[in-house]
Amino acid sequence: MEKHSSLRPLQEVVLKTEFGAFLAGFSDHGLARLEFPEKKGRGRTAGAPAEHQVPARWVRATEAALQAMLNGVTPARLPPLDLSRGTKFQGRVWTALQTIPRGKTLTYGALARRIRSSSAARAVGGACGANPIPVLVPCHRVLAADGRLGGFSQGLEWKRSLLTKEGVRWAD
DNA sequence: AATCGTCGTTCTT
DNA sequence: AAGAACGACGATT
Repeated sequence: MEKHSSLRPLQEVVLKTEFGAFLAGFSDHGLARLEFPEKKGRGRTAGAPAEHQVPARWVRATEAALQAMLNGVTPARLPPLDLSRGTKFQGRVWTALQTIPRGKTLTYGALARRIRSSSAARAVGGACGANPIPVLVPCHRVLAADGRLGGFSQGLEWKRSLLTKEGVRWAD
Protein backbone atom coordinates (compact mmCIF):
# COMPACT_ATOMS: atom_id res chain seq x y z
CA MET A 1 0.00 0.00 0.00
CA GLU A 2 1.09 3.55 -0.62
CA LYS A 3 2.51 5.07 2.49
CA HIS A 4 0.95 8.47 1.85
CA SER A 5 -0.60 9.60 -1.35
CA SER A 6 -0.67 13.15 -0.01
CA LEU A 7 2.47 14.21 -1.77
CA ARG A 8 1.74 12.61 -5.05
CA PRO A 9 0.53 15.02 -7.70
CA LEU A 10 -3.03 14.70 -8.85
CA GLN A 11 -4.09 13.68 -12.32
CA GLU A 12 -5.62 16.76 -13.80
CA VAL A 13 -8.55 16.73 -16.17
CA VAL A 14 -10.20 19.72 -17.77
CA LEU A 15 -13.96 19.81 -17.49
CA LYS A 16 -15.67 22.08 -19.96
CA THR A 17 -18.99 23.47 -18.86
CA GLU A 18 -21.29 26.23 -19.97
CA PHE A 19 -19.80 28.29 -17.16
CA GLY A 20 -16.21 27.82 -18.17
CA ALA A 21 -13.50 25.21 -17.94
CA PHE A 22 -12.96 23.69 -14.53
CA LEU A 23 -9.93 21.67 -13.58
CA ALA A 24 -10.47 18.43 -11.71
CA GLY A 25 -7.66 16.76 -9.80
CA PHE A 26 -7.93 13.04 -9.17
CA SER A 27 -6.00 10.93 -6.72
CA ASP A 28 -6.05 7.16 -6.57
CA HIS A 29 -9.09 7.42 -4.37
CA GLY A 30 -11.21 9.81 -6.32
CA LEU A 31 -11.80 13.45 -6.99
CA ALA A 32 -9.55 15.41 -4.67
CA ARG A 33 -9.69 18.95 -6.01
CA LEU A 34 -11.80 21.15 -8.20
CA GLU A 35 -10.52 24.45 -9.54
CA PHE A 36 -12.81 27.08 -10.91
CA PRO A 37 -12.45 28.62 -14.35
CA GLU A 38 -9.76 31.25 -14.70
CA LYS A 39 -11.10 34.73 -14.32
CA LYS A 40 -10.68 36.52 -17.63
CA GLY A 41 -10.82 34.85 -21.03
CA ARG A 42 -7.84 32.55 -20.86
CA GLY A 43 -9.61 29.23 -21.00
CA ARG A 44 -8.13 25.98 -19.87
CA THR A 45 -6.56 24.48 -22.93
CA ALA A 46 -4.41 22.19 -20.83
CA GLY A 47 -3.20 19.11 -22.56
CA ALA A 48 -4.51 16.89 -19.76
CA PRO A 49 -1.64 14.48 -20.41
CA ALA A 50 -2.66 11.97 -17.78
CA GLU A 51 -6.34 11.94 -18.45
CA HIS A 52 -6.31 8.36 -19.62
CA GLN A 53 -5.04 7.25 -16.23
CA VAL A 54 -8.22 8.35 -14.55
CA PRO A 55 -11.18 5.96 -14.68
CA ALA A 56 -13.50 7.28 -17.35
CA ARG A 57 -16.55 6.87 -15.16
CA TRP A 58 -15.00 9.12 -12.52
CA VAL A 59 -14.58 11.80 -15.10
CA ARG A 60 -18.06 11.29 -16.48
CA ALA A 61 -19.58 11.33 -13.00
CA THR A 62 -17.69 14.48 -12.13
CA GLU A 63 -18.78 16.23 -15.31
CA ALA A 64 -22.38 15.26 -14.83
CA ALA A 65 -22.42 16.17 -11.17
CA LEU A 66 -20.79 19.52 -11.82
CA GLN A 67 -23.16 20.23 -14.66
CA ALA A 68 -26.11 19.45 -12.41
CA MET A 69 -24.87 21.49 -9.46
CA LEU A 70 -24.13 24.50 -11.61
CA ASN A 71 -27.76 24.43 -12.61
CA GLY A 72 -29.01 24.09 -9.09
CA VAL A 73 -29.93 20.45 -9.44
CA THR A 74 -28.90 17.72 -7.03
CA PRO A 75 -26.66 15.28 -8.91
CA ALA A 76 -27.97 11.75 -9.24
CA ARG A 77 -24.60 10.51 -8.12
CA LEU A 78 -21.15 11.79 -7.32
CA PRO A 79 -17.73 10.47 -8.23
CA PRO A 80 -15.79 9.07 -5.30
CA LEU A 81 -14.45 12.01 -3.32
CA ASP A 82 -11.01 12.02 -1.76
CA LEU A 83 -11.20 14.41 1.16
CA SER A 84 -8.28 12.82 2.96
CA ARG A 85 -5.93 15.66 2.24
CA GLY A 86 -6.92 17.94 5.07
CA THR A 87 -6.55 18.04 8.83
CA LYS A 88 -8.82 16.11 11.11
CA PHE A 89 -10.89 19.17 11.81
CA GLN A 90 -11.24 20.06 8.15
CA GLY A 91 -12.31 16.50 7.44
CA ARG A 92 -15.13 16.80 9.94
CA VAL A 93 -16.27 20.06 8.43
CA TRP A 94 -16.10 18.80 4.84
CA THR A 95 -18.01 15.69 5.76
CA ALA A 96 -20.69 17.69 7.53
CA LEU A 97 -21.03 19.97 4.53
CA GLN A 98 -22.11 17.04 2.43
CA THR A 99 -25.17 16.55 4.60
CA ILE A 100 -26.69 19.92 3.77
CA PRO A 101 -29.37 19.28 1.17
CA ARG A 102 -30.19 21.44 -1.82
CA GLY A 103 -32.26 24.44 -0.93
CA LYS A 104 -31.20 24.41 2.71
CA THR A 105 -28.50 26.32 4.52
CA LEU A 106 -26.68 26.27 7.81
CA THR A 107 -24.83 29.01 9.64
CA TYR A 108 -21.14 28.66 10.39
CA GLY A 109 -22.04 28.42 14.04
CA ALA A 110 -24.66 25.73 13.47
CA LEU A 111 -22.17 23.73 11.47
CA ALA A 112 -19.67 24.13 14.31
CA ARG A 113 -22.19 22.75 16.76
CA ARG A 114 -23.01 19.93 14.44
CA ILE A 115 -19.42 18.72 14.59
CA ARG A 116 -19.27 19.29 18.33
CA SER A 117 -17.04 22.33 18.31
CA SER A 118 -19.68 24.81 19.29
CA SER A 119 -17.35 27.72 19.75
CA ALA A 120 -15.37 27.16 16.59
CA ALA A 121 -17.59 28.99 14.15
CA ARG A 122 -14.73 31.03 12.90
CA ALA A 123 -12.50 28.03 12.44
CA VAL A 124 -15.32 26.39 10.53
CA GLY A 125 -15.26 29.33 8.17
CA GLY A 126 -11.59 28.68 7.65
CA ALA A 127 -12.22 25.04 6.88
CA CYS A 128 -14.95 25.95 4.41
CA GLY A 129 -12.51 28.25 2.71
CA ALA A 130 -10.09 25.36 2.44
CA ASN A 131 -12.69 23.06 0.90
CA PRO A 132 -10.81 21.42 -1.98
CA ILE A 133 -13.96 20.49 -3.88
CA PRO A 134 -16.26 23.50 -3.89
CA VAL A 135 -19.69 23.13 -5.43
CA LEU A 136 -19.77 19.35 -5.16
CA VAL A 137 -18.97 19.67 -1.48
CA PRO A 138 -21.51 22.43 -0.97
CA CYS A 139 -19.75 24.97 1.17
CA HIS A 140 -21.86 27.61 -0.57
CA ARG A 141 -24.75 26.47 1.64
CA VAL A 142 -23.21 27.98 4.75
CA LEU A 143 -24.30 31.50 5.65
CA ALA A 144 -23.45 33.95 8.40
CA ALA A 145 -25.57 34.04 11.54
CA ASP A 146 -27.10 37.38 10.61
CA GLY A 147 -28.55 35.86 7.46
CA ARG A 148 -26.01 37.41 5.17
CA LEU A 149 -23.83 35.51 2.77
CA GLY A 150 -20.53 35.34 4.57
CA GLY A 151 -17.65 34.68 2.25
CA PHE A 152 -16.71 32.45 -0.62
CA SER A 153 -13.17 31.76 -1.67
CA GLN A 154 -14.02 31.55 -5.34
CA GLY A 155 -15.79 34.88 -5.28
CA LEU A 156 -19.19 35.77 -3.89
CA GLU A 157 -20.73 35.86 -7.37
CA TRP A 158 -20.51 32.11 -7.50
CA LYS A 159 -22.10 31.73 -4.10
CA ARG A 160 -24.93 34.05 -5.04
CA SER A 161 -25.48 32.28 -8.31
CA LEU A 162 -25.52 28.79 -6.84
CA LEU A 163 -27.83 29.70 -3.99
CA THR A 164 -30.19 31.53 -6.29
CA LYS A 165 -30.50 28.49 -8.50
CA GLU A 166 -31.19 26.41 -5.43
CA GLY A 167 -33.98 28.73 -4.43
CA VAL A 168 -32.24 30.05 -1.36
CA ARG A 169 -32.73 33.63 -0.25
CA TRP A 170 -30.46 35.58 2.01
CA ALA A 171 -30.16 38.98 3.64
CA ASP A 172 -28.31 41.88 2.08
C1' DA B 1 -19.99 50.33 14.05
C1' DA B 2 -16.57 48.91 17.16
C1' DT B 3 -14.76 45.41 20.23
C1' DC B 4 -13.79 41.11 22.11
C1' DG B 5 -13.84 36.04 22.69
C1' DT B 6 -12.83 31.81 20.46
C1' DC B 7 -10.38 28.25 17.80
C1' DG B 8 -7.86 25.84 13.96
C1' DT B 9 -4.31 27.07 10.63
C1' DT B 10 -0.35 29.39 9.00
C1' DC B 11 3.54 32.23 9.48
C1' DT B 12 7.45 33.71 12.39
C1' DT B 13 10.72 33.35 15.50
C1' DA C 1 8.88 24.01 19.37
C1' DA C 2 6.57 27.85 20.72
C1' DG C 3 4.17 32.03 20.00
C1' DA C 4 2.03 35.57 17.17
C1' DA C 5 -0.96 36.66 13.55
C1' DC C 6 -4.86 35.82 10.89
C1' DG C 7 -9.69 34.81 9.26
C1' DA C 8 -15.82 32.52 4.63
C1' DC C 9 -17.68 33.99 12.78
C1' DG C 10 -20.71 35.41 16.60
C1' DA C 11 -22.19 37.76 20.66
C1' DT C 12 -22.07 42.05 23.20
C1' DT C 13 -22.05 46.83 23.89
